[in-house]
Amino acid sequence: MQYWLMKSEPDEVSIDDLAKAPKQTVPWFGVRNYQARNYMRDQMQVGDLVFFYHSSCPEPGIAGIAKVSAPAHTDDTQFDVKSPYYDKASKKDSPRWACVDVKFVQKTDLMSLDQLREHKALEGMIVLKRGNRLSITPVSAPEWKFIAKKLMGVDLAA
DNA sequence: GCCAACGTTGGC
DNA sequence: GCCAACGTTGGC
Repeated sequence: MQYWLMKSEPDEVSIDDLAKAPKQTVPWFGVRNYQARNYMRDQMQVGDLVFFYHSSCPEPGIAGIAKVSAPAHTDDTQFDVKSPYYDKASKKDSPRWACVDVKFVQKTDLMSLDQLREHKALEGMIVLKRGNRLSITPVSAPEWKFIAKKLMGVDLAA
């Protein structure tokens, strides 16, 4: 069981879109970076928990929680000529790109990038590192617990 | 829309 | 296998 942070552009798939999706589940299509693909293909397991992060938007930050609901499988968009994720170099008999399925768990108050940066406990987070562009990054158990506690709200903890 | 950072491509 | 050029990411 591991923890992850997955970036999505809310214009494409937001936490609300995930909540409204059939079975509240979407395939995490469109990853075209080998390291991120390898995380999905080699390390992610069903049941792993995910911070759903909104990127490239007015308020970047963690917007909710999801979980991995299916192991890595072929990303169909690589063969779709009309998709922005089409990859003409990918062969049907040896697909280059894979993705897991992700299922909605809950929406949370946004924990913004600025807020994430405020906490010493989170300074090691990969997503906060200068120049980081990886769309999928592992989250340590202490980081997960720290953030989850904030997201669940001070009121509930009191 | 800018641009720093960094991954990928392709010529050699 | 080096590395310059190019393309993409993503915060601002």
